[in-house]
Amino acid sequence: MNIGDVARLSGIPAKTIRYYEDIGLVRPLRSGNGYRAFRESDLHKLAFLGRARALGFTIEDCRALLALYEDEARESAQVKRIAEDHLARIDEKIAQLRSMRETLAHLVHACAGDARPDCPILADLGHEER
Amino acid sequence: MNIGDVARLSGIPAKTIRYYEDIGLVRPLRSGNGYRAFRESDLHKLAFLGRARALGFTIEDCRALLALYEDEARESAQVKRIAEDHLARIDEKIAQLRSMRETLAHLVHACAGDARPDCPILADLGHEER
DNA sequence: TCTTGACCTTCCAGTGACTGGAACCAACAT
DNA sequence: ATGTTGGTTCCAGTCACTGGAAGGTCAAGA
Repeated sequence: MNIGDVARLSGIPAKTIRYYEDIGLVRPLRSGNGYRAFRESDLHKLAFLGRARALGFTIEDCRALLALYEDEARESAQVKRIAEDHLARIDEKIAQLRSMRETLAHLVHACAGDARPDCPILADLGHEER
Repeated sequence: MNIGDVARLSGIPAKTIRYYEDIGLVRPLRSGNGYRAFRESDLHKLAFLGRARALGFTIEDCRALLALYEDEARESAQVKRIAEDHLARIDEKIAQLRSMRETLAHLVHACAGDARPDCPILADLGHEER
């Protein structure tokens, strides 16, 4: 399979697949013409990567997960720890965004949004006592 | 005021303040010795930027907000639109993170996290029908 | 046979918003 | 005189791609 085929099948852009090869996440063979020659196993790996990335795992997490995936002697505890850490990071981010969202929503609600210059959003950012 | 003073007062790292000057967000004067000389107004701007960044506005949003802040003839509608767009982006991100969180939480919950190799997290990523 | 177009290759640069570090100059206390 | 702390510039790295240039390969049609 050429890169275009795996790109279509895995949903990962060809450019990204080349990048994944660059950083050693996949190691496709090469045909005589210099084209990358992907095996089924490469496609499978890329699909794995696509799903892991969709869950927000970092590339380094993906590398670790892929290694565990291929390690018969893994302990599920290793996998779980990676996932739990990631879950914690996600929760942190959500909390942060929610706090931003709340403040921002209040400000937006308080702003008339008309042709006059008075604006509680700017007043807050400028920290003038309203 | 030297950069260290404004850094302390605004809570923004000196490195970041230099970066903000680089991209034209602040324009401090210069003393004879080559040191940046910050006025009260520069400090005020930096504090504004710090709060806007804390709300997650992009640097370009900050630039626009700062310009509006200093524009007597602004219309609050201009400010509100920027804030509303940003709010929408935040909501999108939260939704995305929540969806990740949900999937991930299920997988983590299903994983024994012991010494055995069987792992529903990897099974899901590998897309084997469990 | 020639050409067109789709596909592939490598390499370089840019994204956003900083951050780290090297190498050096200035100010001040001891 | 020396040491510490602060300032300066400039270059490179982060993360995970993404865009684009310049060129090689292949199959189909005129």
